[in-house]
Amino acid sequence: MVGIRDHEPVQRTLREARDRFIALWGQMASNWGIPRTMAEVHAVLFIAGEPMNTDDVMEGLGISRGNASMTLRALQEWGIVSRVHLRGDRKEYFQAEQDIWKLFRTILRERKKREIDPLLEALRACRNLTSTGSGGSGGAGGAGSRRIGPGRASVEAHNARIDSMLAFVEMIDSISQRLIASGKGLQLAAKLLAKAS
Amino acid sequence: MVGIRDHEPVQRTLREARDRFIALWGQMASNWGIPRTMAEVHAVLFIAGEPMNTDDVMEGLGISRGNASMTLRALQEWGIVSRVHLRGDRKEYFQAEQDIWKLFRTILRERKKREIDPLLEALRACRNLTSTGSGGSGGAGGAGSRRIGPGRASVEAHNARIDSMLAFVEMIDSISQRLIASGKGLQLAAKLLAKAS
DNA sequence: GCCAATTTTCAGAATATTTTGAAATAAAAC
DNA sequence: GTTTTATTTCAAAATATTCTGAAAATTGGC
Repeated sequence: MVGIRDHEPVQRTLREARDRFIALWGQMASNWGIPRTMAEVHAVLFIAGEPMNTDDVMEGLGISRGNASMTLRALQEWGIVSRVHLRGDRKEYFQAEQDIWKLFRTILRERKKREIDPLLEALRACRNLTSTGSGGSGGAGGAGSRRIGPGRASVEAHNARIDSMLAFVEMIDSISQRLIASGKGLQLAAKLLAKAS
Repeated sequence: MVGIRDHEPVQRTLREARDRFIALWGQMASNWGIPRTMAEVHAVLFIAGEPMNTDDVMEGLGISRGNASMTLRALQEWGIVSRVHLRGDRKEYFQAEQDIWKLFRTILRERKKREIDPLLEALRACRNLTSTGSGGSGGAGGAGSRRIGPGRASVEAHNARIDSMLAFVEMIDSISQRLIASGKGLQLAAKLLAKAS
């Protein structure tokens, strides 16, 4: 876009740096359960800094049109890439959020919604199967079950384990909520953690 | 182990709760880039609460001996499962860490070592390719490069993007370090975040 | 309405990951 | 040492995931 000649050493180095960044980002994402190509498309858009169309993305990464289309849609659903219309061009353009902190919060919000919330619900349901101490159903009925079976102790040990897991996930959930809400939540957290030896 | 008869309703419910927990844990792990079976084996050991041998794990999950062996080794390498020898038994037994916070810190330490640290190093190397402002190589040599090419502005915009990414990863790294070090770091963080509106 | 440009969809192909099982190795018993 | 039991290894098979490409659908211009 900006420069035509790419024998300029600066341009070649820039291209090399971009490619390295894209590869890095894709690698890291796939470590964390995000499809490599999805992260690479995001990286291309992020590092370009300006809107790109589907063909730019396709040739930038050497992927098919179908793949580019599906991946761009997924990125939009995640809320980290947005559509732009450029005047006088019929194609659609896409641009990535440039503010890393905003990006982080968006991803966190999405993962909480898709993963943490359902997990919490399921864990609570699981806990209710063997209710003791807290609320829940369990079996037949009223106060004091039929007989204290041989497994009574093991049920209580089991419940203690599930409860500690629940407490852990609830804490993660609560921290996520705060980070999602507060603009500079992470920086704040780091500062606070630093003070508290 | 504890109870022989499993027509006891309590025992059936307990089994059901265990199975649900195992499935949940496996599902969640695979969302976060950890092989499902690895998490399931960990879950079996965690929820059992007592040491189990390879055959117990195999039949508990319906996996092959080879798979159980490899997965148990991987869990040991992660440091979240340990080997025990039981008196009068020739088989090896395995047990999972029961303290969730300890478990969390162990996993965090390992992921930092395997993923964050290499990422940081690579990002810094990438940044050095296009050095401006900070240190680094770049090209030929002395002060003031040959000519200010057409891409000068785009290089600086690129550097700004990489720098913000670097700052972000450095913050994640620093927070991880603190959480790994401090016993109750997460609870602390949550409390602090709660106070700071 | 039509036409051309662009985007989406999805069955099948390509790729990557995980699992098996049996042979090889190791460890304990004697 | 031999025998028996337990564990590890790894090539091949099974499974799961991701990608392609061309047909179908959509969109914008007129």
